[in-house]
Amino acid sequence: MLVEMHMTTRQKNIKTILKQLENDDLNGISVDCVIFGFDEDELKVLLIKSDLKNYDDKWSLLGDLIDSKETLDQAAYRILKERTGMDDVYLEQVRSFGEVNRHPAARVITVAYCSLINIQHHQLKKMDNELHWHKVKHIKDMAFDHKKILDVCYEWLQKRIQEHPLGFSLLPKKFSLRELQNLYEAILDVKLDRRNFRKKFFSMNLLEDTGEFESDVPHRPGKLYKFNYEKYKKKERKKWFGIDF
Amino acid sequence: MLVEMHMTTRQKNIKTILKQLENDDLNGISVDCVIFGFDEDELKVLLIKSDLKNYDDKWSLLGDLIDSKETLDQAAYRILKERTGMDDVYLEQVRSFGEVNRHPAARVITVAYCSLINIQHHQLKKMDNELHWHKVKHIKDMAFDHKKILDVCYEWLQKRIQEHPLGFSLLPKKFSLRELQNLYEAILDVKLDRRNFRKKFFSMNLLEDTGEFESDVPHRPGKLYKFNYEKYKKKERKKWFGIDF
DNA sequence: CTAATTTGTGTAAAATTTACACATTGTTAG
DNA sequence: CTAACAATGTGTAAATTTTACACAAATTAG
Repeated sequence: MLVEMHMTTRQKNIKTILKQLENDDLNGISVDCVIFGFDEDELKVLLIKSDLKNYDDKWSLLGDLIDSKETLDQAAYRILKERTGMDDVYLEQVRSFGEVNRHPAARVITVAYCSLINIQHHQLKKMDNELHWHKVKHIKDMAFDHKKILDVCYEWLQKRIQEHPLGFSLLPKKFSLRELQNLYEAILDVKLDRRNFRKKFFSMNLLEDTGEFESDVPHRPGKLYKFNYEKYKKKERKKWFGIDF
Repeated sequence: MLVEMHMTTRQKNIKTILKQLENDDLNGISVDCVIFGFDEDELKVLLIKSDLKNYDDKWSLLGDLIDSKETLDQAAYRILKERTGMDDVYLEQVRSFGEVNRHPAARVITVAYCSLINIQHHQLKKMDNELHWHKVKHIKDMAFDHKKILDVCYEWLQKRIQEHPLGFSLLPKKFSLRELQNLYEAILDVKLDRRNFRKKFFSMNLLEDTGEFESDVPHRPGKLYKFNYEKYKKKERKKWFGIDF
């Protein structure tokens, strides 16, 4: 337990470490980011080509070992910024994965983060032509245990998007209700009634009419809205949701 | 990123480690268990007296550094079994905490687990008279960042208990509906209507009438029920819950 | 036997969710 | 210019779920 650890001297720590080094089973800690985007009415995830031999032709999440001087959140942020160039992104920890042999090179425990970015606003770094957006639905397997991590994060997203206003991070600032509905339908893999969907969102009173309209659509253009985060923050959330399982 | 790590040789790993050792900022990984119990109609948590000087008189969660050969879940289980003597307990990872200075002795990242046990069925190990059950409501501060961890786990529990059948792990196998309602009221800190509460649970069709009754109550005894996990597992869960935030 | 306490039960009103169709706006093709 | 096309925008009735609420029955304590 932690308490025991305090009682130990730094000596003992070093001894332990050296022993672990001999056994080549030192624990490392990494952060892996599941970066979701939404494009062509499909949920996509940003992956990098794994260059580890055993995992030839497989794709990985974007990750890195964490630095001793940064928090988990900071590590996730750093990875995201290094790769996408974006700061000011939605980012949240999902859970940690610690199977003993999940990583072939060493014992590495990883903390998975979920990030949502707007693919349009986003410029992949030119040098990183190993980076690609993949349709989540089509991904079969990945390097390491990354498919498992992706699955967990995707399920997390499906649940989370129904209870918190995350979805907007995947869309342009101004969006039509059709785009919003497509987003929900794609992520949740359901068909929704258009009228009821609108009614629901309007009744929340969190969408702001921009007065603008879609352009370049081959049909009647829809109104563009933006999400009012201020109102959302001020809104008093009801404490009691109700038992249901 | 992980990928870079594969490219590095074991040499480089060792070098990095040794450098970290010099700087005394090696990352350690621990698991901390928030062990909840329910007694006297109150939610309680099992804590241990911290014996680190700086944290005199403060209480800690039960935790330990993880071993190189065990998964996170296994580590949590080990801690729980060592301390409470119970296996076969509800246990779930909540999230990880990685503030740089959260631990005074070293950089330690911890993975928090939430556990629910039935206080009656549970025998604290005799030697551990440093262990005590505390009313969650009354806890003001704790050692390290453990109050923060507790808060996160408590909120997690409040949400989780409404959507999954966890609560039963805190109760005896056979319980009255009054006990169940008290549990929900205590954890969620709300008052619930008795009739509607019953209606709700009966309509789920997951409570089994044992035919037995409470005893030793100074009033009309209530029926005892047990929760049918088999039925729950078989039950098809509705996919769509509905947008609400 | 009486008072006190808690269990067990149903119904009506309110709120929410669901199902569903047609006129409007703008584009494209001829 | 017009007709065909495609998507937007809107309301209402039915079904379901949630809420509010009161009294008789069982048991213990005195």
